[in-house]
Amino acid sequence: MKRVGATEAWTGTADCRLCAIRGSVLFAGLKEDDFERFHRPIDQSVYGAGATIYAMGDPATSLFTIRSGLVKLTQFLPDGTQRIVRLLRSTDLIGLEALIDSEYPHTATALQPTELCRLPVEFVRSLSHSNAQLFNELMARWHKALSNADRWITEFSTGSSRDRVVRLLLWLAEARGDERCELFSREDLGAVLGLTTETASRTMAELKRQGFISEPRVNQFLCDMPSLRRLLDA
Amino acid sequence: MKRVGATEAWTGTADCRLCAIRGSVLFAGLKEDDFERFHRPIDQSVYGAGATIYAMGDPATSLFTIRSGLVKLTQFLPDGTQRIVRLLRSTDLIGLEALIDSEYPHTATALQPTELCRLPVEFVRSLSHSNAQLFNELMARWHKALSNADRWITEFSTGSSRDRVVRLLLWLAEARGDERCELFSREDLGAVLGLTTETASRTMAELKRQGFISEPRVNQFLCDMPSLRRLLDA
DNA sequence: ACAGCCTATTGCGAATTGTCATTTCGACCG
DNA sequence: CGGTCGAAATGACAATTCGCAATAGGCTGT
Repeated sequence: MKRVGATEAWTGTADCRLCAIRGSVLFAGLKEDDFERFHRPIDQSVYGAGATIYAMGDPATSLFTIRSGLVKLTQFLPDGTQRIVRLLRSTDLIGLEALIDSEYPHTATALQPTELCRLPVEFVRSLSHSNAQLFNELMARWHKALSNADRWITEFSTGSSRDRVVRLLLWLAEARGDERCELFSREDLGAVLGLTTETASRTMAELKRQGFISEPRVNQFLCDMPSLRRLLDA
Repeated sequence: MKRVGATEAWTGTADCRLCAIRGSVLFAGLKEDDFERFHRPIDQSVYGAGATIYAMGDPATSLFTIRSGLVKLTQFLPDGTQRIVRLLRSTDLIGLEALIDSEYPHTATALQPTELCRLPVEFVRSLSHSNAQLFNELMARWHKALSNADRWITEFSTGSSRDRVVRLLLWLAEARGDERCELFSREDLGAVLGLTTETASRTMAELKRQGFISEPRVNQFLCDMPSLRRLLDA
């Protein structure tokens, strides 16, 4: 396991009123007045690829908004096998579970250099009681997480290895809005799809040979979206 | 597909104040006063085994509390494959998504004769804005649904067919609190675990032969819990 | 009791995936 | 530039799962 850049660094306190992605984050619905009530500042930090944001079992004290980057949430079974249950990106929220659980149920790891804003759980909890907008936004976040999880089950855990890989490629590319997708290691690919590293590797290599995807830069793939979609019907 | 008893019948209006499972349902936190504000009565109905409660794509108008029985939520892929993404029981809530989506994202089907209370979505929505208890309860429900979904991914969609079947048996028995579990068809078993009907059947038959489970009554299994747990370590 | 129907079980060959070892490739470092 | 390291790709073989077909078993209605 490569640990290059497995670091965390505090990069200052955020001014939410000036946030570049404010329209898309949890606090989107808050008004200027609400921000006045922030007594404690919101910490911002950067995590290098491979850095652990929190580990399963850690006391759940914060939620995090992803400003940029890519984060995986991993869950472990008693026998040691692990499975990536979510991939999260800019404007997504991680650690929602902290609102209910006292410990994080997953391990959160940065897959790319990632900027986060740290939101203390008590802060979000109290604010949600007094602010209907935030309440609705939270509900929407739960809903999104749940429908993603459902998708994980039906799309990434069902069918042949090729189908799973193709569905993931399409999902990644669609989420970006173009034909490209930043990919991660074959090991993580396997952990997302419930396949071994070797099967993940073979499947990717096969798709490359057949011309469905190309790799202009390392770990950046170009997808022939229409052809890939057609693969799923057959 | 057997459709015996695929029926729905209205069985009256509920008086939540006298509800036998009131301590465990969504409205657990409501006070006597709150119930006074119910203008419209809450409908109760019974669904026979195999009956559809709602279908994917239907306008999402209601949430349902399960008073008794067993319900599956199924999701479909464009190519026709389907996967059961949740199993729900007494005191569980189905159709939470109606609070956000305008259409149900799953098909809900009764696996056993099932009694439901129907809660109009507008009713829950407005009540949740004025009642902090209900709000918290809703949040807890989202959380529970999500952690169940995560479990579905790591436990029921990962590993060998035998491991998956064993994990499901243990889960069903633990949820009941004893060593028994009411099971359903092999087809549904496969759809929960992402396996074919045949593989599900073979695995169950094998576990029976090896003495890990017995079937005193049709579709009711007795599990040798300690031995089953040991199987998962090996 | 018998026919009809549906589900569960089982056999068997094919296809897929896992497992382990080896080779290739690319990045980084001295 | 050669050497080193880790990840990706690949080969070879084993194990698992699938897919299809046949059989067995249970329940229903006549």
